[in-house]
Amino acid sequence: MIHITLPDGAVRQYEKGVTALDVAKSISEGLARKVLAANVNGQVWDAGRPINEDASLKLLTWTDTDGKSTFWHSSAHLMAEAVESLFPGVKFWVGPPVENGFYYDMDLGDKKMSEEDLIALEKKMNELAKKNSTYVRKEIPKDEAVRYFTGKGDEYKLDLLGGLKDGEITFYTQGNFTDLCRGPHIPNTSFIKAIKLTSIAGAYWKGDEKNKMLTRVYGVTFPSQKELDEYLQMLEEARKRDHRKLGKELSIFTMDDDVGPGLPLWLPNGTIIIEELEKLAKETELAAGYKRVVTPHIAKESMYLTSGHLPYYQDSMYPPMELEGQKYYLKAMNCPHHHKIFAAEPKSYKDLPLRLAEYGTCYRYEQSGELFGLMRVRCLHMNDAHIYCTKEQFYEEFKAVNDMYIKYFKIFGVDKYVMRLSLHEPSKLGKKYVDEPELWKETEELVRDVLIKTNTPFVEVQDEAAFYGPKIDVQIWSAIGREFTLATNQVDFAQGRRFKLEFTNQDNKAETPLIIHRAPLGTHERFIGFLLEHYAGKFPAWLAPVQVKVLPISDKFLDYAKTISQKLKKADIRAEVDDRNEKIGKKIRDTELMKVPYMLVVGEKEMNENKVAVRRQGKGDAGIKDVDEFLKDVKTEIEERRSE
RNA sequence: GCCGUUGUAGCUCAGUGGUAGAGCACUUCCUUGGUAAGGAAGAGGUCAAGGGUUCAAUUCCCUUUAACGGCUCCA
Repeated sequence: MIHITLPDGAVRQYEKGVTALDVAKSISEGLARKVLAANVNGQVWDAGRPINEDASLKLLTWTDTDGKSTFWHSSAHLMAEAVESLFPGVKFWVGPPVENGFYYDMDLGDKKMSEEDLIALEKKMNELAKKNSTYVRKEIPKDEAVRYFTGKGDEYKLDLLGGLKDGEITFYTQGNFTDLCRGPHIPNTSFIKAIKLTSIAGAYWKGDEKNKMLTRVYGVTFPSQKELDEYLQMLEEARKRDHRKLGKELSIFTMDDDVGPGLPLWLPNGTIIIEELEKLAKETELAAGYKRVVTPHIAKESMYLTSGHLPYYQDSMYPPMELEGQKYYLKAMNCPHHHKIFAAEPKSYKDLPLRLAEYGTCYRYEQSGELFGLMRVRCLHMNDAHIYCTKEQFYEEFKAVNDMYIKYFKIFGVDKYVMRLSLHEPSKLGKKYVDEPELWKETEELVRDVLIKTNTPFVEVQDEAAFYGPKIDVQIWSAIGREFTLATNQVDFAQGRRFKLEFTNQDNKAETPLIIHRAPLGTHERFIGFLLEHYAGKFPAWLAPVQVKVLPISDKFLDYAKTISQKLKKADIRAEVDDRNEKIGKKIRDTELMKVPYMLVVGEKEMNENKVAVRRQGKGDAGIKDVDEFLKDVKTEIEERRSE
């Protein structure tokens, strides 16, 4: 007999060789029908795999992340079985579960797969799922596994086998499909009730662009049709929030083929948002002791050689233009220009910390396939600043930047983000990163210290640092789930020396300052793209391109409407009158769709009493108000940058 | 940059080997209407660009370009 400890602490006795499924059955048949896999002593196991010693056991169902992953991993195998039957001779690479489903990478030889094939594959998968095939686990000696895949001429699986040792190789078979796989898998294919193959894409073998491109098929499956329908519904909702769609609907920005890819044109509505953001940044930075500077959009090659950017980033800078025998580059970053401002006049320790801020316009030649609405562009306006400080001042300065993030995030109600401490990868010193192992260690420690002392939750990621130092990135996700860095706070111990930046310290010695690069509001492009999705286009009053729309019931009240709008405009409120010859219902509908925060309906009643009927976007009628009272309330809401 | 898909009116999208259509938006007229679409008429397109096949190409083929879904990349 062995002892099985359940999550609630209960200990039960079973025969040696009991399976998680047996345990589930001993609790309830209903539970047993839902068990997908099990967590045995912290490892995810097949529900049908015998347990031979005392163990802690957690049964995993669809509601557990590991249960879901197992379900999708098994679905990938089911898809592979379907692909093999429709595309004989296909060779498979790997087919893992991902956040929303699974994929399988495959080499189709000279065959091609089209979107229509996905329909046929789904049909085949449904057929195969109904066969109720068990996923059978089998441990295989390495030489036998090698023989098996050599016989199949499958170089991909042989490559995988190369990294495995005897004793850790298992095969899983369901129906006619056998795969080298660590597992675990769900008990049988009948659990998979709803199948949707979502897309077909290319993916480099082992993620390396020098390698062959394999065909990747993405899919998602569910234990019931209802859940699939809900998922598709959710995708539909997400698409409505997509900043590219909203940006067009709300006339925020546009792209034009003649201007060029990744070069957004900001329409008047978008420009209002830009100006509001800059106003916020200026106020905040002024209060935090920053000084504003302005720098050119281009600079000579020599400066980027000094900074060290050119060797690292030449490929993603616009190619140089030649003038008077000199090469000039469009700037891809503002730091070198700012360093030159630091260097323009001799500095004493009394001048530090020096904080130079600029909403700098940068150009980056991003790869064509990487462009994505406003989130990834080739022309960007960065909420940039560089802080030059002593080692002693570093902690306070770095912390102050972090505090500034938090202050901003509060204003915007940003709460779904992850702080990422991005560290260097020691093996890439001298290549991707400046070769200063000691400084890396030291500054990474400093930054981690700030996060820990301020109780900021964060994750650490290797090999994500800038070439000149570690950084803290704020990661966010777009409506359709793509990850982006929204804001960044970086340490730079390299450029100060490269530019020979110096200040005279208290001992009258020359010292190199530490530099902090920071962009709490990221770039206008990415930030506004993010805000569009974050607010689903419903900007708070202070950001809304039109803050108040006055809607006269009919032409008779047009003059009164204009009087009100004039009054609001005088108080710096962005007000407009809907003077179209339309019924009030139509005017309201159109204004609602444009997501204007306040509508003022005015007719006979309001005109006679010098009042307005207030309507709040998305919330409907908000009652009659005195004109002056409304003005005062809205003005306060705007000035306080309230979210509601 | 790589793999795949797509490109028709300002927007969303039908359609066809015999030189194009809807809804919304726009213009004009009628209507002056009280909280999410009043009615009528009109205007609007080198069917992404270039080349090829064909008596004839928006439609089929090739190239280019752009967007989209991924991969790679992201100071």
